[in-house]
Amino acid sequence: MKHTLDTRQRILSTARELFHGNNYADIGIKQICDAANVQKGSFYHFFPSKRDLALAVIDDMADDWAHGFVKEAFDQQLPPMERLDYLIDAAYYWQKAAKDIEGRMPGCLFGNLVLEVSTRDDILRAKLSAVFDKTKVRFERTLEQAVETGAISPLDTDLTAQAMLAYLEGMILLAKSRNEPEVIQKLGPAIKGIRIEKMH
Amino acid sequence: MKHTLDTRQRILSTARELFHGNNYADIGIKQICDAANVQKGSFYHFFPSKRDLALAVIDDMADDWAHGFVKEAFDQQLPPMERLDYLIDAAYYWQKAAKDIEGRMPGCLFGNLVLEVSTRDDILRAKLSAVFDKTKVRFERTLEQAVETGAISPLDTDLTAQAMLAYLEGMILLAKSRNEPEVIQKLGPAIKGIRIEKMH
DNA sequence: GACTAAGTTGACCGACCGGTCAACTAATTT
DNA sequence: AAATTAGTTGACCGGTCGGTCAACTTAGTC
Repeated sequence: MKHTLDTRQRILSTARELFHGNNYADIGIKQICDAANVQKGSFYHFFPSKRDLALAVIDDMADDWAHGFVKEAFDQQLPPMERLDYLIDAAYYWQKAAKDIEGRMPGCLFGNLVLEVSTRDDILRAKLSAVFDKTKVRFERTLEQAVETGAISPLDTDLTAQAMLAYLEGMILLAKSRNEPEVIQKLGPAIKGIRIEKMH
Repeated sequence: MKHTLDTRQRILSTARELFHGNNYADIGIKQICDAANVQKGSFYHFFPSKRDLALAVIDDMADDWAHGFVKEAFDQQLPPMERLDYLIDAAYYWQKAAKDIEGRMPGCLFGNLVLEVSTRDDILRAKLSAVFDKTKVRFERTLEQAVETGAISPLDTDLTAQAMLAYLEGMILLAKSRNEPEVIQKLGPAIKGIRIEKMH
């Protein structure tokens, strides 16, 4: 009663910020609770374990992501291939803004988590893999439309979409290693040139 | 005395294996010591802190890497662009072998570390950034030769080399998220098609 | 064989970790 | 107003963390 949803949501968004800006292992439940103004017992009332929190955070972020800049970036009004420019732009400005505030580039929450946890927690790994797959599908739909409208010649939309997603994550990783969001700006445009031909 | 170098090297290579197969935060000094058959005091005789160990491990790995499959992959005897195929192949078989033994893909030690530590340890971040830069230079030299021999038309070798490295890391990340080294095989060949034109 | 320096040992430290729990408060149902 | 349920509190648990330290062994030097 009182403000149940409030508390749960407060834990969720606080954890998301902390996980994104730092790394999973370093953020303790105590720290999340303090930052969210919640007592430890309350935390465990809503989330059975830290891992369950992580799963919820991933869902939360994936939702916001799909309805937020990814939606804009894959705006159906735009010519298909131009959407990719918007995506790159959105990624750059997001990282830039975060760096201006916190002093360092957080990178992609999903990418960060994947490399950190997937060797020791197969459930988290699978969840993150599913998020990537959903993102891949958005790339794929865009490519399909680009082929339909004649903007690009036919290719393997599945593999090319995977390759573009890989390139996006790789750019963010490289940019994070230098703490320079500009890397995304410089390397980004090449994403449109990635092609994998259909096998016959 | 006795076998100094032995002990230090044993710590180093044990830590490298553990860091690569798991993640940095989860591997404790006690665990490294047990696996290397070394006492904790001895550990701190050689390494002032866990971070110093990490720095040494990165150096160690970067050396082996440069003299190992990276050297082969960038074999001067091969036509420049063919070297990239070797690189992809080497990456695939390495991950495949690791998965067959351990049951899971470890990914790239440098990539793993970058995403995990670079938001909280600027020294480690800078070190890893330097390793990436060295690797980038190898790509760049290859591209320069490819242009010279006429295998590809002129382009921005610096940016294209960065883009290829990003793509490589991104593929490994995506493959790790699915625990499927085959992703590298499927997406790999597209690395040769990545191009960033020179700005005029 | 005395002296020095390098390397080794394992007990120990305070801090913090994820997680538990019994007692409590407040809103809803009947 | 009694009973039920949802949410909250904070002390507490065993275990592990990175790191310290004084005592010890070993090897090389004169």
